[in-house]
This record gives sequence, C-alpha cells and structure tokens, in this order.
Amino acid sequence: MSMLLDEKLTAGLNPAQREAVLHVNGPILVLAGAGSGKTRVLTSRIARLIDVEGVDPREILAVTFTNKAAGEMRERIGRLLGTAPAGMWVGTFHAIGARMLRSSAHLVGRSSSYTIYDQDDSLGVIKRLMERHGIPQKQFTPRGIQSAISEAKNKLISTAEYDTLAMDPFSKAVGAVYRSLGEALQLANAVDFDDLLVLPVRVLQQNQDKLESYRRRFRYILVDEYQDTNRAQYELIKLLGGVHGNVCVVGDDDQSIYGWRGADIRNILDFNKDFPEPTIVRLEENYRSTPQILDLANAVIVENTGRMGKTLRATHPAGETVTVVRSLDERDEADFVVGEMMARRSASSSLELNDVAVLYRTNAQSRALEEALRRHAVPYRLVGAVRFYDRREIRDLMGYLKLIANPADDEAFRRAVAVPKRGLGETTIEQLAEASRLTGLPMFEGAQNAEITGTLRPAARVALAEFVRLISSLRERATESAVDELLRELVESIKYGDYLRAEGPESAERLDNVRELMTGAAEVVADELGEVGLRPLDHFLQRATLVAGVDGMNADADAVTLMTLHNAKGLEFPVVFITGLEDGLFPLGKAYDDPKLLEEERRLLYVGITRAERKLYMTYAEERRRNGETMPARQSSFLDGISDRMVEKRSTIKVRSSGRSVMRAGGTMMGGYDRGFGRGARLGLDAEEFAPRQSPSARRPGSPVPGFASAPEDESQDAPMFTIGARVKHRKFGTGTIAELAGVGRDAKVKVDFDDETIGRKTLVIAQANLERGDE
DNA sequence: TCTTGGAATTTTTTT
DNA sequence: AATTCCAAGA
Repeated sequence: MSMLLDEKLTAGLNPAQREAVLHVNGPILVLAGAGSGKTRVLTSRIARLIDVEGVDPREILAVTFTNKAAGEMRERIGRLLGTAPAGMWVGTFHAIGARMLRSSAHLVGRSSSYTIYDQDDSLGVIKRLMERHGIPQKQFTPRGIQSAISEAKNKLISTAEYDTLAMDPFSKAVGAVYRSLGEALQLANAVDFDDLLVLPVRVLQQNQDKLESYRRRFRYILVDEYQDTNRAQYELIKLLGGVHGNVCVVGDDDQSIYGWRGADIRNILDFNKDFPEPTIVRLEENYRSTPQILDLANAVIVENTGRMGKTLRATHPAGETVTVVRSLDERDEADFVVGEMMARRSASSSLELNDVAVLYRTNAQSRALEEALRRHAVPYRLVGAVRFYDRREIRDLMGYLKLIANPADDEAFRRAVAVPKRGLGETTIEQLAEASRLTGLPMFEGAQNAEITGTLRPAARVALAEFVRLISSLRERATESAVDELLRELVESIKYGDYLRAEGPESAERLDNVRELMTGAAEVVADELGEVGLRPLDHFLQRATLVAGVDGMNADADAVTLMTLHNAKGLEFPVVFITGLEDGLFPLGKAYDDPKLLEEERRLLYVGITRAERKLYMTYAEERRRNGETMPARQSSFLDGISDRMVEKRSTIKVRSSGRSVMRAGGTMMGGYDRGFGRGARLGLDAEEFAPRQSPSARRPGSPVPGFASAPEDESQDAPMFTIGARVKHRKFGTGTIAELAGVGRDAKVKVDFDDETIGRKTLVIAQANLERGDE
C-alpha cells in the first residue's frame, strides 16, 4: 500500500522535484522558481513523510503564507492520503504563533483569552500614548512611530535594547512609546500582530521545558515562501528545528517582495549557517507560463544584482506575444482592459471570468477599473482593499465581541461604549481612562467600581451601569452559546439595526454585512471544532483578525479578480493584466532614491508577470489622477528595458478622427456604445483599429501640461508671488518658506517648511490657507 | 454630549 | 475624491 502511494507521489516528477520529495532527514533548501510545481512538491513530501516514512501528522509543522494556502495544503494532503492529516499544524506564522501563545499566555503576562489588536487598534493606543508622553503628532506621525516599533519587534529588538540604541529625538520618542505600548498591551490582556511572533519566541527562549516539548513534538518543519520571513520568524524556526535540523524551506529570492515588512533575504542566503550542510534543490522548470511570458520575466529580473541566479525554463509550447498598451488615462486604461477581456471571451468560449486577473501596484487604482467593469456589467471580485472586517459596522460589533471575550481590552471597550450613542462621551471615557491609569485596572473594571464611577455625572453613571450589565450578561452566554447566536443577541439588545437605519441610505448594505458576519460566525463554529478547549468566541475573533485579503476569495462565482501585485503572490491566471506601469507609480517614486527598493519593485513586477499562464498585458497611461489631481505620466522605466522583439505594442489612441479619443476631447463619454456593449457585442477595440505606435509627445488638444508654471497670466492675477523660497505667514503655523508648488488654479497647493520645527513641512491649499506675505 | 461644516491631509505594499 | 481632524455651536 505504502509503496504504491510512494510511486503515485513521485510519478511524473522531474529529477529535482523528486529529490525534494524523497528527502527525509536534515535541512533542505528548495529554491523554487515561479510555477515550478512547488506546492505539489510540498504536499507530496508531507504525504510521503506520513504514509511512507511513518511520521505522525502531529509531528509536522507547516508554515504557509496565507490561511487560504494552509487550507488548501491540508486539503490536498488529505486527498493524497485518503484521510485528513489529523493533528498536523498548518498555518501562517501569525496563526501558529497565536496558537502557541494560547497555551503559554500566562508566561508573558496574558491569559488564554487574550485578544489581538489589529493595526487600527494599536494605532489608537499609540496616539494616546504619544499624547501622554507629550510627543507632538505634528513632528512624528503616529504611523511613523508605529512602523518603527513594528520594525524593532520584527528584528527582535527589546525595549531595553532599543533605548540604549536611541540617540536621535525620533528614536527616543519611539523608545518611550515602544515601552509603554508593551505595558498597555499587557494590561489589556492583548497582543499586536508582531507580538504573535515575538512573544512565542520569548516563551521558547525563556522556558526550557516549553522549548523541549515543542522540539519533541515537531520533528518535521516546513516553511513556504521562505524568502519573505523576517528575523522573528526565522528565530522561531531556528528554536524549534535547530537541533534535529529536519527543516525544509521553500523559497525564491526573486520573489521577495516584503522587505518593507522586515523580511530579510539573508534568511535564505544564510540558511546554511544555522542549518549546516543543507541539501539544496533548484526547481527551474516552469509548468505554468508560455515561453514568451517567461522570456520577459527573465529579462526583467536579470537587471537585479545580488541574486542567487536562476533562469526559468519553459515546458509549455509557444503561445501569444505579450502586449504592452499605451492609454490616455486611468479611465481609458480601464476601458481597454474590460474591452479586451470581453473581446477575448467572445473569441474563445472557454475563457471564464475566473481566468482573468487585473493587477496593480496600489489599491487606489482599483477604482477606475471597478467603474469600468460595472459600466459594462462584468462581475468582479476585489481582493484586499477594504477588508470585510475593516468596515465600520463590522468593527463596531467586533468591538463588542472582543470586550465580551476579554474584559481587559480597553480598545474594545472604547469602541463598544461609543456606539450606539448612549450619552457616554469623551469626558466620561477619559475619566475612566485616567482612573485605569492610576489603579492599573482595565477600564471595564473601573466602570464596575463604585469608587471610580462615584465621581461621574449621575446620568453618565446610570448609562455606564446599563452598559456594564449588558456586557456582563452577554459574557455569561458566551461560554455556552455559539458565536452567531451571541451576535444575534448582541445586535438585538443594542438595537443595532435601528441604529444603522437611522444612519442613512447605506444602511441596507451595512445590514447585509452584519448578516454576513453572522453567517461567517456560524461557519467558523462548524469547521473548527474544538481546539485546545478554547471558547468558540476566542477562535472566531482570532480568525477574524488574522484573515488576509485572499483568504476570503471564493471561486464559486464567475468573476474577474482585481488585486494588488502583493496579493497575487502564489496565484496564477490564464490571462493577466498588469496596469499602471508608469514611472512614480510602478516603480513608486520613493524607490528611485534607493537601489534596494527599486530592486524590490522589480521583483514585484517579476511576480506579476509570472502569474500569467497564457496571455499577459502590461498597460500604462499618459496621465493619471492621483490624490485628487491629474498628473502627467510616462511609461515605467521597467518597460524601457524591454526589447521591442519581446512584446507587441498597442495604443488605445486612434489615428482616425472618429471614435473614443475624439468623444473624450469633446467631453461626452456616452456615445451609443455603452448600451450596445455587453453581451457578445464587440467593443471597437480590435487590434487593427489601433495605431501601432504613436509619437509619445502627441497630446490631446487643449490639455495642459501640469507641473510647469506655464500660465504666467494666472499667477499675476491670483497668486501674488508664491514662488519657491518665498517667505509666507500662516495664521496658525506662523512663518515659513515655500518649498514646493503644485497644482493649478483652485487646486494650487504649496508645501511650506515652517520655522517652528514641531510643525515642520505642511501642504496647504493656497485658495484656503489664507497665506500672507511673510517677513523678510 | 453630540452635531456641524470647513479645513487639512492623504496613498505603498499586509499578517 | 474621500476620509479624518478640529473648532465652534446646539
């Protein structure tokens, strides 16, 4: 039986894949190029360990990049074995960390019902702490402080270490907030995202018995997307697997795109330091894409220095040429994308919308695409962007649930107590917060303490008592009822439906979301029966906080997928559009200062290109609206490096005088085509209608060239001498020097460096800021 | 305490 | 363009 499975598992593998699958003990590094069958290798390897090598699934720990990938891996292994690999741990680093922490919470000053603060929660805490420390938010942004702390945590730098290293004012501010954030989180029986990695590491470092027991348990460890691990994650793996060394890591240095999140490619390069003499396997045969797509990918990535070096080899026969498309602006680009996919669909009946993905660098770019898709009645799914759990109504209810699960969660307390309005405003809340600071007790406990509430206004005291009663009664039910029932009861007792309806016209959609939340809650209970004796509520909350964008992506509906390039990692689609290939957008402007960043952007493009199986489009626009103003654009420098022989170039701009571009210039978008288009009718976007190539300097008549102060007549009228270097005075910010000018007319803006250093540089709208001429 | 309207600020990517 | 921030008023 086993031998049969062994053969089944390795049948059809190439030699490199086979080597990785058959490897059993000792460290192994699999350098897996895009589309090289890495998932198959991982799942076959695990199935083989269990079935052929007799490893108990409980002894296996597998780390994936998303929860979705974890689910798929478990499922595929189950299918190979014919039975689910019960007891195997599969999940993201964060989910695994959370799980470890549940049973060791007491070792880091938490209880097992701790809650997880998402970024918004922590940001709120950080803002308040900055205030308390007297750090002006004008000078250092809360976000800046937050990311500095996150960076420190991901590098496993403790508060004490940070303090000794902090020399400049910014680091000193960060150090102070870092320290008190830790205290605040502990007091709230909460952890942030980074703590899910840092705290388990600390537990293992400081508790020999825990370390031993986990080491004994996890005899085989696998890590996918290894190039995107950071220091803390690496340390976790080293602690768990460093002794037996049965660690299999799979990654691709060319696909490392999370450097900004602390991922460190050195983890791949230095793997052999902590895991000596690893077997190294390279998977370079690509089973996904056409040679055209792969040639392009190789040509792009070869520009990077410091690679381990790898060239994807195609196994598929030649296919279509990659297409590069120039368009007028983001609307025009979106129209092209939609028109083209519809044209392809009517040409080939087998192409489903599910087969198509549209990728972009920033979430903001989805808007124009969504509008175009809606206009043409093409169903789409948007991955990431505004996550379900980030919606206001969901956040409100999650606040309640968190407070029910964890009475010490002050952030949840603040959210829950504020919505719906119950006559408890800032004053009352701050009084409670102050009391909590003095007594060291969570706010919810303060709210139950007569000595503290005694000083409040009588009206507030009554409202607060009512709130406490509500939460306490729901908390009692939380132990026995399922989460969806609990939610129903909650919504009922706070009359949340009425509250939403009073809000206005969007209430219907919000109510739908609330219902969806309940459905989701019911499902979690159904599919995650009993893990380590936690309440269903704790499970639900953990899952809800750790979901990734792609996790909720269900393929049942036939729809086009829209997402960022980052979210596309690990996915594949027959037809892929990469949009917005413009300088300053992709690569982002920031990346030009730093070759490392530029290389990471290039890897991101590489990831995008290698998502495509059969047909790839890359598009750019000549101007694009960004932050409310239209900016001229030019094609990405990444496209400059691509030889004309590798791609076919097209333009949406017509030569003939009939058609879109003229309609646009005339200001009327709505020709007759909008209605006629849709089911099978072809939009006039056939290749022969495009000018093969047009001089890039061709512009629509009358379009201004922003960025150049081309209108001296404007300046002389409205703007008395706003020039770079001019001195100005603002009624609130005082005097300063103009550093930059942008925009035209009503939208004209200035960036001013104010003399007061705590204010620093500000962007002001000239028409509104009421600037006066400054001193000499 | 809560509502309001105007002003300022914002966009890089995510577990 | 859309959200968030803030001060003043109800």
